[in-house]
Amino acid sequence: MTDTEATPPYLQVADALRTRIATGALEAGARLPSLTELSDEFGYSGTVGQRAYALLVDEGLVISRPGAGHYVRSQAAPTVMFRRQRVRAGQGSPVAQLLAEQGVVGSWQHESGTDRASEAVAARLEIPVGDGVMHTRYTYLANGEPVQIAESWEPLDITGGSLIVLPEAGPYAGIGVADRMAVVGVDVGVPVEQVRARTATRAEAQQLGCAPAAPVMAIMRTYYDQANGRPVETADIVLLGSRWVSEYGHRPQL
Amino acid sequence: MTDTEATPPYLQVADALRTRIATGALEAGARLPSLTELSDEFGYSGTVGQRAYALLVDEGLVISRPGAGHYVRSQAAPTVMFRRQRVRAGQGSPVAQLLAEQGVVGSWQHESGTDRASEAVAARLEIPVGDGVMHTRYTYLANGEPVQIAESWEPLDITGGSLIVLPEAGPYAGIGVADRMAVVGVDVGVPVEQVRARTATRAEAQQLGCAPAAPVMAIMRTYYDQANGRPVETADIVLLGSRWVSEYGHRPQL
DNA sequence: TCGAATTTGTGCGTATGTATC
DNA sequence: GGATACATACGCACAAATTCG
Repeated sequence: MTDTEATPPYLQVADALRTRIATGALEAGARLPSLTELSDEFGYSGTVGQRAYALLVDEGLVISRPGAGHYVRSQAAPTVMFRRQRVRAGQGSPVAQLLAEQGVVGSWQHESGTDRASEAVAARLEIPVGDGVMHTRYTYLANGEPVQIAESWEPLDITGGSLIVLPEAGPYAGIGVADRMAVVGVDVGVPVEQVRARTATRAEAQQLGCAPAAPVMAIMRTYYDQANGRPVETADIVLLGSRWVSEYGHRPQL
Repeated sequence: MTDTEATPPYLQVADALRTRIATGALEAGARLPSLTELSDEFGYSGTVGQRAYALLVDEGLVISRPGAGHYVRSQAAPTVMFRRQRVRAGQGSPVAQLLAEQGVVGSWQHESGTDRASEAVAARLEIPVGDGVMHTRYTYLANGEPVQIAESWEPLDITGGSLIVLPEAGPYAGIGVADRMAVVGVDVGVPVEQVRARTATRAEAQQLGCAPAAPVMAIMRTYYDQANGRPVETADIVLLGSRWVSEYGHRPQL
């Protein structure tokens, strides 16, 4: 018996620091106690505080600067909101609209190119493996900081003969999938989205500038042609969990 | 100058192990190198490998068994799927229906009680602070393992005079919000959900039996009365990120 | 059944490189 | 440029758990 399950000191220290941050006793950017201060306060050696900080750094709550100290990471909370209602036509991409509404300077980078459908993409677009697709990578920035990365695929035989073949070039640049498809007479309606929460991969963490194990929201989105039910675009979207909230559905309109 | 931003050794080691897992070189359940083996292979002390493993454990990729070693966690990820279409009436709670479809033995625990609306709950239900609410906590289990926890609030003045006042007692136990509201003549339609990804709190991790920093999907759900637009139920739902995918929308029906 | 070897978990002291003043 | 404070990494030691002969 006697399985008291004593929590180790380094977890107690980490908890104490975590609550100080959560309660606001330590604001964003504030300097946390140094390791020697921690060891004085809690009575343990420096290693205990060291491990506690390692945990908080991995969780993304704290930033450590060698030689300087540990600092509360600016959470920059969920200021931005990701809605999924139908956007107004002719106002730019949905993300850009959204960012503008929030008073944020939004911009994005992209690169497009034709590619052959991999097994996964072919299954999602319901086309044969190896068929031509238009592949585009996006990186969205808010006030210069990357907040969202996306990768999209469209079957070439839908847009291939049109000016919109390149999603982000020509007269139809940056207007979003729904509007672009409307140009070729395709009504895409509301997409199907599968949402899951996971930790960022190392590559994503580097692109998004977040902690190596920061939680992200991974959305698999597919647009369908309302007329014949065919998939016309599918995308993998990765959002920084700390900065985005995705809203689905809307209140009944009276 | 010289801001080379060298990645710390423990991240390099963690990265190497991560790719070994991702590429399938190490299958699920396989044993990972011991700390002494790691220190031999990479040339760093055991502390480096220790911290690398700590990261992978927090990410949920690895399980550590003291005295035995580190093992690749069986991902078994997308076994369960969380859809959000309208469920069939009279078939039990949506979650129970879903689990049954997947061939999983589902069960749930709950406890209800009246409470006074906190500031946050009052705002979400659009009632005065301190008004009476029915507060229920749920824990859903799949094959005995907890996979989802939820907390819901309903204004008492909607269901107060009815048999359904206790969500999980009496003749209307376990039938889900939509059906229960239908009993008192309220059509709730499709709820509004706000999804975000974050790490589990310590309490949640204990309830869900997951790693202390495991990614979870936190959903804020609110049902509205279709007739007058009033909120009739709001809930905080926490899903284990590794086991649930939430789907929104549906393909066009031809 | 028991004991030895291995392995992880945890904490200590210390050397080293870096940042700050 | 020098002194101080700081984080990082390392080697080591002990405890607890597991495995295996």
